[in-house]
Amino acid sequence: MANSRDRAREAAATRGRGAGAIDDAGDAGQAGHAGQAGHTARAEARPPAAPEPAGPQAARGGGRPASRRRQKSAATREAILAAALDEFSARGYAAARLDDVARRAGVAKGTIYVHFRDKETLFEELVRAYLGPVINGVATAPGEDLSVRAFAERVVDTFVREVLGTRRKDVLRLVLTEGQRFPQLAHIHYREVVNRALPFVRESLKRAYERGEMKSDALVRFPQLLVAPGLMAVIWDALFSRFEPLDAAALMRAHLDLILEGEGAP
Amino acid sequence: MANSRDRAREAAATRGRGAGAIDDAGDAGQAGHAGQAGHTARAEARPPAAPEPAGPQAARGGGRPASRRRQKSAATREAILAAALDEFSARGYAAARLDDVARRAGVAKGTIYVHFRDKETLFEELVRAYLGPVINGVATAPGEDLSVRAFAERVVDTFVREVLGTRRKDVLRLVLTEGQRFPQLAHIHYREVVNRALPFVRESLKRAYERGEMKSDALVRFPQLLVAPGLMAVIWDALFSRFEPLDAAALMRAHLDLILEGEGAP
DNA sequence: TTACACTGACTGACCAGTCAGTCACTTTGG
DNA sequence: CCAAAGTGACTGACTGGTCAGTCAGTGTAA
Repeated sequence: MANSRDRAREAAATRGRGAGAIDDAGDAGQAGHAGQAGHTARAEARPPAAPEPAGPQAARGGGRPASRRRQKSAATREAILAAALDEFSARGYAAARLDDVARRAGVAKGTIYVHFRDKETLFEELVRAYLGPVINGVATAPGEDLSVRAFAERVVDTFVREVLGTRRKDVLRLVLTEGQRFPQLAHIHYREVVNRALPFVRESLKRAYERGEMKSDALVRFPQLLVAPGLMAVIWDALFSRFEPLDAAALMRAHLDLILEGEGAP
Repeated sequence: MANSRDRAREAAATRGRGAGAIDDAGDAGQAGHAGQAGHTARAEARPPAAPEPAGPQAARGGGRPASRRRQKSAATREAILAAALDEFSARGYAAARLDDVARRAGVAKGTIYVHFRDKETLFEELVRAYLGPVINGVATAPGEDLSVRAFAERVVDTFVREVLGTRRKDVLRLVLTEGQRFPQLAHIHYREVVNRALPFVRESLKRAYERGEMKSDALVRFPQLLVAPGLMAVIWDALFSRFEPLDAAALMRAHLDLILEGEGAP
């Protein structure tokens, strides 16, 4: 948002908040490649890594019949989200044009508004769709009372595999770079990701600290320190990889090395 | 840049590159509060922390006479840069309006174009003006063969004091969040900041490592790890300080604590 | 007088969002 | 089983507000 065209609508848009977003009518299942070519281009079936944007409340209201029409509609929604990720990542939110998103998704511009209230909602739904699944994974992780080393390795490995190794890193980067201008988005991300992951990490490390496994309580006070290099890597990649590529996985291993020097063995 | 209005000009703009930017005609001395109120508002004399945007090649061509007119012109340039920092920080590059920058600086919009070729150049000059000085400080730092602890503390303290403690943190944040869309800017920042600071840190730490002061060579291979939490703090502040303020200085101290556990004493 | 910083109304491109219309599919009821 | 009626996803030309950049004109220091 933030050009005044958007500002103008903001008051109106605010009314629609509070309860979940208006337009996740679709249950947005497994993408499924259901749609055959319509009468336009249609989404070039992006080959690598299906988005798996399983909506937060899938199958709401008791699961509608999933007719061919509904399947195709869900596929269209997926295509738009994937295209939006491409465009937003490449140009940034403000400079991305919905005309381009539509073209890339193989639909007409109006179709975007069938599935999403406006540009900002599209952005929010994009973040939810891609980052939602991981979140549920994080808080559910068992990992009761592993050694510091084992625990830290697990957290870092998960981060490397599930975020840095997928398109989610692009979504994360969008959150980091655009979040300031979308208080709504920053709030969601804080509530759903940060405020679930950090306390979890903090508690686990606290127990380890009390078991005497660590000399410093730094990680207990600032669990952020565990992933900080990961966030830096996401940004480095966008800014400097042309000049000096950064092996994020190696970076994270070195980081673990550094902060676990001598602490509890695997 | 990056909406097609800008893209359209891009080809033309490219011609102007290569040699230093066209419009740093001013030597942009010490800001000096020279300008008294003109016939409009005039820059509300922002009180805290004068920008000190001493241009890279100050006094080019042998120092022009610094008449009253030139002083006022330089002050106007400063005011525009300061206003641009405010607006870009608050709204992001794309959504910031030059009308607002002009109003905040107390000048007419046209005046901006007297001092800067276009919006993008204004942004680049802004970064140069604020981040340039530190850079020269970094590479000149003596610090030959301190202990790891002393050295790391010095680097981190400098970062906390000179960046996190000033408006430069806002400029740094702009680089981190907008850099991807400004290859030019990312390149400058890599060349002038990253590629000067990192090798310096790396070399110093390498010597310390060879002296046997550190168990792990992680910091030698990835000197980025030293400041990664600082970058995270800059972003955290913009996104989450409302929900959970982060004491960046304490974070950095904890970080040092963590990575220097037991290594060479001060 | 000259030169130059500065002014601000104006232009043209641009793009989010709209809406009347189309058409493929689904449902109904014969 | 098959039309006819109904539904809603989809289309794309169009509108209106926005804003970067321009330029003829003004005032003042040199």
